[in-house]
Amino acid sequence: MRATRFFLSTLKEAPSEAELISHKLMLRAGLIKKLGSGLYSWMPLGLRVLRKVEHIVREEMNRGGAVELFLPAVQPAELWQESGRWEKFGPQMLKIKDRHERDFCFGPTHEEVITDIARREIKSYRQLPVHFYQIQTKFRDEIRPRFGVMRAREFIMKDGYSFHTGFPDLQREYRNMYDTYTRIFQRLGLGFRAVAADTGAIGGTGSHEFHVLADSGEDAIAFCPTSEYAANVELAEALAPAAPRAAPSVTMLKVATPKAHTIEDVATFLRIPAQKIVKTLMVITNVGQPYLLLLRGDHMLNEVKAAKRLGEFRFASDAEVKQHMATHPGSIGPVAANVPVLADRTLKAISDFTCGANEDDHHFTGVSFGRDLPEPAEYLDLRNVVAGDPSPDDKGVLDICRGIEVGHIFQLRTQYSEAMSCTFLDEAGNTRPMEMGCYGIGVTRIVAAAIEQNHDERGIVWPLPIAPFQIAIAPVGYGRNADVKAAAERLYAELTQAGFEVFLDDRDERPGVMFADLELIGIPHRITVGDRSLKQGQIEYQSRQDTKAQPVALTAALAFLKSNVQ
RNA sequence: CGGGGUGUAGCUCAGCCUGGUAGAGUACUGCGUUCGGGACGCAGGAGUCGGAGGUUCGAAUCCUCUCACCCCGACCA
Repeated sequence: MRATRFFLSTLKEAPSEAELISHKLMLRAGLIKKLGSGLYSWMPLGLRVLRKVEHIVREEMNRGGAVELFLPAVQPAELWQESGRWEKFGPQMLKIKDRHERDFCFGPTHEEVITDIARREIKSYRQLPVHFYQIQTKFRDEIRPRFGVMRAREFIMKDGYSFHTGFPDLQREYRNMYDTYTRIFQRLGLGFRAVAADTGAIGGTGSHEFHVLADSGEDAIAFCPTSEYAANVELAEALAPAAPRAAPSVTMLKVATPKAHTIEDVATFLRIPAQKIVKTLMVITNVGQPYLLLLRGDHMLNEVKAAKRLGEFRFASDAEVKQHMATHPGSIGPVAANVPVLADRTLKAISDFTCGANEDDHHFTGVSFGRDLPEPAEYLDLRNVVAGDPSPDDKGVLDICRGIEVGHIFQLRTQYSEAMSCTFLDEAGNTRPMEMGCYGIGVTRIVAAAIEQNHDERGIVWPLPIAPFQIAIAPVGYGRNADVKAAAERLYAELTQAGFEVFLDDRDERPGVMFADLELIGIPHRITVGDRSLKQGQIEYQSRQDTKAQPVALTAALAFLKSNVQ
């Protein structure tokens, strides 16, 4: 491709809306243009990357035995009403009406449509198993789209759905997809980790997420450096404390803590560590039942874990806290509370703690369960694990890193097939619901994640498998030096002929401009053709990761690139 | 949903407080000089100052409404 025939739209300065480095670089390199909140146009350069990602995903899915199809983006409401998700999916689903006032949605996912196909098309165990997948545009009306295509409303996803006669075969396919995904992310050239995951709103049992590791990732991953254990923090179990509780050693006292309303305030004011404070959160379930949740001061509530016990819940408003506890949220505590109390099980091992006194600007110190207040109704795992916690597999100590979720595989079991009567006849002639698996990859998100993981101060550093071009040729003096032009053209023809994807910068720009652009857009290999080295029969080669160029004989250039570009 | 902020040229922003007829850098066009890390000079094109209404002789600037976008929060005990 020639620069003069292509379309580059690089920017020196990033638009002010971009915060995340990958978002800035995607805008500066001209990969994408924003159309509206969470809506992006893919420019020619970005599209080349996107297509490469799609290609790798497609090849490996096919290799794994899945078959591609293509489903409508717009889906009738009836299917979603049948599965019960028309209401349940909530405001994330973009609902639309046609001219006859009939309800549709722009598909946020495709379980309903694929299950409908399966139940119409598959009648016999002889047709199973089958795994359908597609690469499709989805729309999810995010509360707050951000980070460019990382969390956009419209995005491209590879979604696959498998159908089986029984659970063992679903498990086989699940492992097959685990391996397929591993191959996909390896081929994409990304640093990633597969982690055990919560199944979230889509439902089902077994589930793994695939994360591209990056400090800016939105998800926290708990992993054990000395074992295989890795899980999303949402799921990672905080083990019950091993040590028994020490006997109370001090008596309970009410102390004034003026204006100290956070754990940090109280810890600073009373000069005690946050571990000696118990924080009290008030939540309301969706049936209106209030609960107090107790956590050690330095721990964070894990809402996924809490929801397993409470069902859907929300935090109480200040007014509700006042109504039940007679004080504001910053001073509530479990002593003499008339609301049911659930405690994180870390508190089983704590005595002599500090907590809110249910009186404005006061806390109790020296509090112990069993003496100053009853034991909580239940001790549960309610908190996020933190670095240093024992690994749930008991083979070491957890550490925390951050990741960008780019893939997710689920065992859906029969949740959808039962709701939508997706059945088949087994060998004995019995009607049985199909076992289902579901497998997703965020194709557009992968592009952003790849940049997040591979960039430097000059721009993007594409992994070769997804680079928009493999080799850039930068002729210095293209328009005024016939030898340079001829050599660059010859090289361009030769390398293209050899099967490389070559970008010839024939814009006749000054070298600084060319180098800056080529580095910003991240082409992995660069050849500079200039008068100086050409006189000695040489060109210069520099990889995107090198700090300086090396001379290569013009006659040896093709062979050199053949052995270096891989 | 709550809080904060921003809308002025393709991009980055100044001007607004204190009302007086639209600016800079960059990008773009032309000419010339330059030519191995985002060149320089001269000339030029480009903005309904997000939109509507109001106050005023006069509004980018003040007031009201509205739209869009961005950031933070939704873990506060």
